[in-house]
Amino acid sequence: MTLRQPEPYGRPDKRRAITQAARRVFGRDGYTRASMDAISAEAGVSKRTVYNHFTDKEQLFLTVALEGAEEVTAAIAQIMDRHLHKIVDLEQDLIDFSLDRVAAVTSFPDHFALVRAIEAEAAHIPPPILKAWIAAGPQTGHLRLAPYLRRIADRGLLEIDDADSAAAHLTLLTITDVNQQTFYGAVPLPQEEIARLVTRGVRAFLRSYAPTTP
Amino acid sequence: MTLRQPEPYGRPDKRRAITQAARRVFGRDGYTRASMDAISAEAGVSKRTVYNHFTDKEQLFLTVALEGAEEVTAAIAQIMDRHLHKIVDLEQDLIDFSLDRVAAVTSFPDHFALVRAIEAEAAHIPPPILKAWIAAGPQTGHLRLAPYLRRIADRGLLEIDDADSAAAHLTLLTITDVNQQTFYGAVPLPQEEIARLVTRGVRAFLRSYAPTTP
DNA sequence: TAAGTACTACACTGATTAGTGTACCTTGAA
DNA sequence: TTCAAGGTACACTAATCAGTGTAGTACTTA
Repeated sequence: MTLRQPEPYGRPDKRRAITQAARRVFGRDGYTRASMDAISAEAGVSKRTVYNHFTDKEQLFLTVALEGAEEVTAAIAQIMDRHLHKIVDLEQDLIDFSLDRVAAVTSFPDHFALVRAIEAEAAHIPPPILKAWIAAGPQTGHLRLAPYLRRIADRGLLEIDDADSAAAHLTLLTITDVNQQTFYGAVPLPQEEIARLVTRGVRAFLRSYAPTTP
Repeated sequence: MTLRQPEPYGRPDKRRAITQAARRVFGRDGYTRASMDAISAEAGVSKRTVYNHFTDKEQLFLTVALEGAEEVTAAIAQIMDRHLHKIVDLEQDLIDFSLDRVAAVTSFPDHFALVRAIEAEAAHIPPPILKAWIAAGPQTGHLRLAPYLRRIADRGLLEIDDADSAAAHLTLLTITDVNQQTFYGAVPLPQEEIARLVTRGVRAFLRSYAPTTP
């Protein structure tokens, strides 16, 4: 099994229609429940065309997962830049950043439904593929956040020993908390409750990483 | 669909064999992949007997999930009592507590594999049932931890405003961090790495909730 | 016009699976 | 001994689904 179909094949619009549909259906139904018939129907494409573009159900799933991860990573990178480039009020900026980051989950519902599916399938996914997925998605999140925190710390607004840990902790205290409670958006949570969780998470983070002003 | 089979039916040893086997098979294969034939075979029981005890695949799954959650909750309660009743060295005690709590995940591999399955199915599980699951499992974890932290704070070893938040944060910074990286134990992580994650999580928690000693 | 590429419609295979029906066996209590 | 509850073995239905094969169509390029 290869990670990606290397040579381009077929009409790009068809390929796109297939991956879009696959994302929706995989997300809605999960890997096993999702049927190739449903995907081809949703894509408005013959089932044969699906199999001409992708050798396998498995390969289609992984392609969609990795491409989606890249899209989301790009979106999150933008959010980081928007909120963490110029810091005005650190607490408020971190809260706004985290709220936007949480909102990204709901604005890519298909992808994050798919993330749930991957986590469920973790034990059935070959380790190298799983590694590729982690590298493309979750990990890059931390890796990109860390330098921002480092820079903020260099300006004396935070006291950070290990920027990677700090990035992980900020993520855990905000996004992960919300994601756990909403099952990645599957269970709705009122916006004010989300804001409450994020705010208390950011405050805890700041208490932990604020510079000791003597 | 009812939450539990109310009236007892059949020989308890058979019922037990079925739920044990179901836990293993659901955990190993996930809900959809797991077949009732496989479960009955694993239980050493006729398939008909399975259907005499449980009306449905779905009902069997939910029964197993809820019963497992209760077992794990009981085990975690013991761990809390062991480590958080008498505090000697707060940091060390919290680290030991968290490591034991992480170890509980690996010592109930079938159940936590099943937890992954539930999280994947979250969108397909009727909300009241999902609520029952959350109440039986994850939530009780926080609810039970909070009073311990409250008591420690009352002794002046922590400065806690909202004990529930503090419990959530401690959990996030330790167990959740490890669980995310290991996919609930599906991907192995060396013990020393686990210890590193937990230690840095506890330290961050303490920096955040340590009393300000003027 | 000829050839090649991509897509479609559709039938089909082979395998798996949830759930049922039934006839028969085992065991313990009355 | 009799009876009834619970278990077993096994055959069976109806449905679903991954993946293939094929004959034909549309569009592009030489």
